[in-house]
Amino acid sequence: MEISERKKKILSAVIDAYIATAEPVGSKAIAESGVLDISSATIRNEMAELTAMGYLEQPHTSAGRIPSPQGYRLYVNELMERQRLSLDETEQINQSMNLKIQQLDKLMNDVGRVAASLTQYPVVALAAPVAATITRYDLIYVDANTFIVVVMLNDKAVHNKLIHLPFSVEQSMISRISSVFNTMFTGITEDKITPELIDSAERACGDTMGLVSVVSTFAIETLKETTHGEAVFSGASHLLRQPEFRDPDKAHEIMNYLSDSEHILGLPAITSGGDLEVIIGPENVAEELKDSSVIIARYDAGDNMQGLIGVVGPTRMDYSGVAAKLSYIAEGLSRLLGSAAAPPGFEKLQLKGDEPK
Amino acid sequence: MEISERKKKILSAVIDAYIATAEPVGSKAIAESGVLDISSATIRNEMAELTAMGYLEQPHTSAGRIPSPQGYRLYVNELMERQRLSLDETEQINQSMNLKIQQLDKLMNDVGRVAASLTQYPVVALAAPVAATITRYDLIYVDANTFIVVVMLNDKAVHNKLIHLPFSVEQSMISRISSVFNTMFTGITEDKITPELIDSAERACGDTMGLVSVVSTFAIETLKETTHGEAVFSGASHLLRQPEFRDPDKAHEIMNYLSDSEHILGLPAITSGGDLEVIIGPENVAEELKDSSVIIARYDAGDNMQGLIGVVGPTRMDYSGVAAKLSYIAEGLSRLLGSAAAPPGFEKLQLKGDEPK
DNA sequence: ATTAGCACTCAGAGAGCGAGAGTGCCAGTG
DNA sequence: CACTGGCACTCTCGCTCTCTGAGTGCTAAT
Repeated sequence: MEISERKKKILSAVIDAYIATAEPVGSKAIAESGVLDISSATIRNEMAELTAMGYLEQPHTSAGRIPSPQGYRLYVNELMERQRLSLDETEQINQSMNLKIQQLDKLMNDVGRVAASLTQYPVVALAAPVAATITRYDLIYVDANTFIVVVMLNDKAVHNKLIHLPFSVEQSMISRISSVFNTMFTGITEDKITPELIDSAERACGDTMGLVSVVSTFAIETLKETTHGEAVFSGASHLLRQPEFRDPDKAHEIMNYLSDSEHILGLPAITSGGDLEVIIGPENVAEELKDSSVIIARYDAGDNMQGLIGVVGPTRMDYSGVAAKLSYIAEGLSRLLGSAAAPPGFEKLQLKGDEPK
Repeated sequence: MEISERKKKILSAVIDAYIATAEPVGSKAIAESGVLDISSATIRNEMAELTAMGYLEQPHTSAGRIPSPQGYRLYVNELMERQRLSLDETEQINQSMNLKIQQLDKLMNDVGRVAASLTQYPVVALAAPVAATITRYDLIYVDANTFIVVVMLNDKAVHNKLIHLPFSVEQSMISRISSVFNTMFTGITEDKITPELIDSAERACGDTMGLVSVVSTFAIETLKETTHGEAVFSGASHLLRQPEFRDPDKAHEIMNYLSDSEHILGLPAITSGGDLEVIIGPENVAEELKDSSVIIARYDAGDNMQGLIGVVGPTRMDYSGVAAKLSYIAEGLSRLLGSAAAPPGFEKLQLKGDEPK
């Protein structure tokens, strides 16, 4: 059966009301809301049909209706009004982003926190796995037993590590190693750093003390970490405010699930690749999320890298509000990090006269 | 009235039982537990006196007793047996620590996670505020518009930042700035980096483009961050398994409180400085923690710096078990980071022959 | 096609009741 | 005199029962 325009309006009204109150919605409430000028009896009939069609559900005979996953799906795809953020809200987001995002390596953490406090839902954020490579090595000689390795990745993140040796090395050796790494170890992914490569690098710089091995281990670790992506989970406490998670066991289960970064890292696999995606209740593959919805926004992190930021909530979630906020945040991140934009650091350049403090 | 040896034994038994079951403890249960060879009636009398003395409380007339904060205090100070960890447990802790602790800047995060999963309670971890200074600057010239600033702090952490310029600079300028910073900006705390100092540094290197300002801003930011300390909160979900936090509102309140790093950073102020400290329920100054206990262990992070790691739970908490685990973790951290120990990086040195992968 | 009216259903709140755990006290005992 | 057994008393918890009211589905009228 084709779904009439009026049915859509009713479905929409039911969902809006249910999102707001978390209680089953009755025909009378819809009639009185004034969106449609028809009596409650007519609405009752329409609702009965919507139920038969699978868009609504009835917790029990004498209760109102609640939307089914299929109902939410229709709502998200067609009915939901693309909510516009108020000027206040965009301003607030901009501010938090500027304020919080200081260092790139803590970006995920901060983005998660900002998004959680804005949406009032728990948030997972991750940098999607990519084939990371190192574009540049610098070895800084500190003293005879100490040097710092600084590497720059293709995503422009800079990592470093202080290395202490149980023996002393000459500065010339350090710079020899540095140049060898810059020619032999740049632009390759982690799996390309083979023992053979390390061997030949050792021969190339005449290293018999395992220095090459130390540096390459750090390179491998760094690449591995970036390649796997990093996942964070923020704002767990917001979950407890949702009526559907007042059962501590339920809340515990889902929090536990989301705390495990393994699970979050698997998230990209289930997204189709769109900029904004909504996964409703049972559409989730994970058993633990069958009663929850996830809204995922994708952002461009430059150099073909993508990040994901997702909001988790009950199926009765403020889809339109969250979608709007999430899109805005993702856009902001893309602007900040994306390939088209200036690299990080640029926008925080303080020229003379701007008083730091 | 002086508290007799027998009363102490009874109190101890009550607390042990209450910690295990979370239910009020009756005289019969104590009598049957067999720790004392006296009848339940005698125990009843003793318990009545313990109640009068303020060590026990009665939820209502016909229920068993639960320990009062004062009772817990006595228990923690005198009665509690210093639990020893099994070999299995220490092994497990060692493993997780070695496995997880890769990079110093993510240390807090990882330590928190490990401790939370070991104790099965939520954990807060923080690096205590200290007067951080920078001991060394390195500026790496990448291209005409780009350079990397690498700074090493007195706690041996290394931070870096990639800086892009809207104009080009010469390599010689970069190295000039580097040497100026290494002479003028090392060994001083954040508040000593004044506009005047920056001015004179600019004159010293002939910088008219605000480069000095960019670098000093980064220095100030880094120092501020380290000086303030960093706080993390892990394992929130464990809270929900405690019967006393099955009320979602309560759980939400405390999670919220602990999520705010401001609150955690205030924690050191209330500790007296011992290695291990137990703060019981109402002894907490924060209203939100009046029903919870906190066990805090201090560890040496080298260079007069101290870190704190704390476990939060209901007043009915497994004090002895948590204390033992926490002490062990703190000791491990002290060994890893402490002034006496080799600096980080050392223990992960892989000499030739250790196959990376 | 829509609406007003009405009988019917059923979850949830509240009252009432009984069981059981635990207490306090007293009188008896070694 | 310290301890114990016994007993009456108290109070929470869980149970059932009832009642209320929101909401439905159907029917007859417009």
